[in-house]
Amino acid sequence: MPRVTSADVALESGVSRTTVSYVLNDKHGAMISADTRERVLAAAARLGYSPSAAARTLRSGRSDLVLCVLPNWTVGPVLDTVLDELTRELADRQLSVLVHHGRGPRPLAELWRAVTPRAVVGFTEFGAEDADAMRRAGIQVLNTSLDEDPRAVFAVPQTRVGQLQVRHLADTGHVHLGWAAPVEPRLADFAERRLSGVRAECARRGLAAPVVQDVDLDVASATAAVRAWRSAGVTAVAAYNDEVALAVVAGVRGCGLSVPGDVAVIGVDDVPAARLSDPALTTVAQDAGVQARAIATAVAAALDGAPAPAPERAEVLRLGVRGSA
Amino acid sequence: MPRVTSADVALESGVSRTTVSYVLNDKHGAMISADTRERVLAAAARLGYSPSAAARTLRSGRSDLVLCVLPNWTVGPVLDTVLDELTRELADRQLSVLVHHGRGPRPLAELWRAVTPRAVVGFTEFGAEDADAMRRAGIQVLNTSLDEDPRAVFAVPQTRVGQLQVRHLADTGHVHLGWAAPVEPRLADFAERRLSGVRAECARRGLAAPVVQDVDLDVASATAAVRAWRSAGVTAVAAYNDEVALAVVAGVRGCGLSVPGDVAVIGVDDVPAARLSDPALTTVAQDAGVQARAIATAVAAALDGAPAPAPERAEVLRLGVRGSA
DNA sequence: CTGAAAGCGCTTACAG
DNA sequence: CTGAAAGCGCTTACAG
Repeated sequence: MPRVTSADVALESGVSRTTVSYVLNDKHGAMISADTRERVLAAAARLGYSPSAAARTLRSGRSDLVLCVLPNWTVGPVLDTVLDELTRELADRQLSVLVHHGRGPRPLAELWRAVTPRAVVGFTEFGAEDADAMRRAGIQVLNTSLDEDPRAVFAVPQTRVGQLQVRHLADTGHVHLGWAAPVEPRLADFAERRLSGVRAECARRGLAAPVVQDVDLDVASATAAVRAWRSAGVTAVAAYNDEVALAVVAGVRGCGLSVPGDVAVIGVDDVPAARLSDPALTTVAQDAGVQARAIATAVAAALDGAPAPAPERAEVLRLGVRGSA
Repeated sequence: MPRVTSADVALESGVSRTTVSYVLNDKHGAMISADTRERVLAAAARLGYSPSAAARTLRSGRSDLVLCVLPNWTVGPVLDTVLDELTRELADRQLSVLVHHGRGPRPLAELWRAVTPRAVVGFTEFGAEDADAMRRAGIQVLNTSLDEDPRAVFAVPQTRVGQLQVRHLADTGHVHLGWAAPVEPRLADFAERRLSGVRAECARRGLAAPVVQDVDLDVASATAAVRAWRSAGVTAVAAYNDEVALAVVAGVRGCGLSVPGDVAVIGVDDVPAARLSDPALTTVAQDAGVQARAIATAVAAALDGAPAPAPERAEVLRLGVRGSA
């Protein structure tokens, strides 16, 4: 079945394509007779006409799309919420958000060329050549960064996450700290930042360097790690995130010990399960709403040609003290 | 800065736009002299040329995009994995997957018109008019459904999820069952199916109808629900999903009772936290990999004009028996 | 108030 | 082996 074009609508309603375009885009509204307008609208509906965005984009040189490029690992609840919020925020500005999962085998270039977005928001680092090529094509390129980076429009200070964990643990009297690393290699970038924050804060406070153990998401792995920490004199563990923290809690139990008496545990993210574990997990929460609004504001500013307002970066993080530490 | 076009490349390398197109698309490869080819490639690189997909799509009438439309609530780990896998699977066929979160305020029509995808995969029901309009525009429309639906390319049998939960609970001797409903209204569609499966299986086995309680993701709410179940004589609870199940476990603890001795609990999804809770959660796992491959196959088949092969639908579900029931 | 015409950037028969 | 030309569907000055 052939595509219905504006020419078909023009023919059907007995006017020119110009008039069809004017009516359908509400342009020069008053200058089209009500009668003509009716006729065009009716014809369009009858024919089931829908304009080709490819043609429209080609003509006008811009689309209404914002492309979010995600890292190649599973999103997780925080980023998930950020994307939902962002979609809502940008919809107010007539912009549609599209998300690409993982950079996969296909080069990023093919993707942004294929959608010609107004802006690309990177939740993962992409190459300088990619960024340059996009800018050359008139696309706004925004970066969300893992940490304080002057070029980033928004940064969750990952080192600060680690710092906050240590602060709480130290304030509650612990001096021998452990750090629970995730096994998934794709998390390495994040893990590194958080760990370096933990290290730095330990050093600043004159504590011993944290004892790092890999912790897989099962009881056996966690139990082994806890045994190792115990024999190193560790009394409190900061975990990469809540899931890992939950594993550590299970490991402590697996050793016949208890949280926080024998080993205190602190996570990151404040996932729903954190509230529900026994004991409830003390954790560093990230405010997804604040992140989403900051990014939305930055995107809007970039599109308006205005400089991005620097958001208060620290505000995103909040320590939630519960039973585990 | 003006866009670099193929005409610029042609000028720079002293050939026609035709030749540029042939070289860049590896068309008629052998028929272009190696020398010319070099020159064009060099010029393109020097100028930083990247073809306009809008023009290309307009010309050829097709893009390489597959659009996935998600429901307007947070994705969750299973769908998340499905999307990652799908992206990988379809990349092999030169297709890029784009995801739209939530249907939001902007009409779906604007979105698919703006990207002119080859196929749209709906993980949420969309209106018949939308579907028709897309088909008219030559887009393959695929539906993932909540349950057995002959028009859907893939269905996770949600009623079967409930059935499996009841089967296990009944087999382990329980006759008075409870069902833990999620509070989030946007989950209603899913919840309804799962509950109806639970109801049906209870009826089939001659058990009393399940006692339904709303359970929010906090201890207080869950504790109240558990109290209500206890006074109704319930000894086992099937939960909407693992998160709700974890809440129920916390609620049982909140009542000073124990799992599974006083109340058995079974969830759905097999999230990582399920393995780590105390006791570990018995749950109905959904195999995201199987789902992703089935959908990828269906998309590929639709694009080839072949009828979608009906996947074995039951295979996706697997009962994982652990400590909680 | 409405129409004829140009042009966005690309690809692909069709000629050489 | 390479080029001139048409056309994908749309919008928008520019004429009437």
